[in-house]
Amino acid sequence: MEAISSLMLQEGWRKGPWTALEDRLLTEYVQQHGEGSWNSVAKLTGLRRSGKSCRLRWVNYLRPDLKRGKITPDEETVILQLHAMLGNRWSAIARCLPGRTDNEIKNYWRTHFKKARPSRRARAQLLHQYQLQQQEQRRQYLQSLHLLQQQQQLQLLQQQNQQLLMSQQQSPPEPDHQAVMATVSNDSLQDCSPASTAEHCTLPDDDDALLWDSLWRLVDGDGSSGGEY
DNA sequence: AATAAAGCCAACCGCGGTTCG
DNA sequence: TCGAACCGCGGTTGGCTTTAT
Repeated sequence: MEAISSLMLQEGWRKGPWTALEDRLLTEYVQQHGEGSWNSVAKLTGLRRSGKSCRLRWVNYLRPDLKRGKITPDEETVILQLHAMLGNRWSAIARCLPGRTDNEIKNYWRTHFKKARPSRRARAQLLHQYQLQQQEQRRQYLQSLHLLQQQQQLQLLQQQNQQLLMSQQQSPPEPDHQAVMATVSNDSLQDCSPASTAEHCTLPDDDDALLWDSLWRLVDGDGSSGGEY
């Protein structure tokens, strides 16, 4: 029974901008009962708003200790410093700025300091640029790996040839020079060609967040990206 | 003057932590 | 101990206002 009436209430919740009457009802409720028990606001005042909505309205708009007006340069400095230390912990930042809400600070940060998301076209260009750079880095890495392997195999061959010569001086020669050469198979090198490996190294399309995070670091060139998107 | 783009902010949503019966 | 209710937080959205073309 309780569940049913609760469900009916939920279906009747009002959403969207608050009216002056709703503000007044909520303010009166808080004056009488104090903050908290937000879910009982609807029951006691007849306000058709969820507890969550009531709390948000009170905290962000109706609270008497709220400071109205623009963020001052001093406050901006505090926001910047605290954000550098705390990251996106808006409520923690807001506690250090009396009269300002987490929502207000969050909005201020996003409009003033957050990197603007580039257009679709610009993003595509950046992505292409990023992929080309990744490909080139892999190519250079594999090339150096290839050279290293060749040097090692050359050394091995030289050692084996020396051993062979020494043993030939001591005993009759055996026809396994070719067998030694065969141990140096090109197969072991084939997979290292840049063209073939580039395919295996392509980035997963769905790992967008990670990709963009890397991309911003690349574009910024400082690695200090917040990676917020 | 019209309209598209950007700025701004209030409000909503989803999730995780805490409290309580 | 467990599950439901409550609360708070950060991220996102929608719509109004302002600015640029």
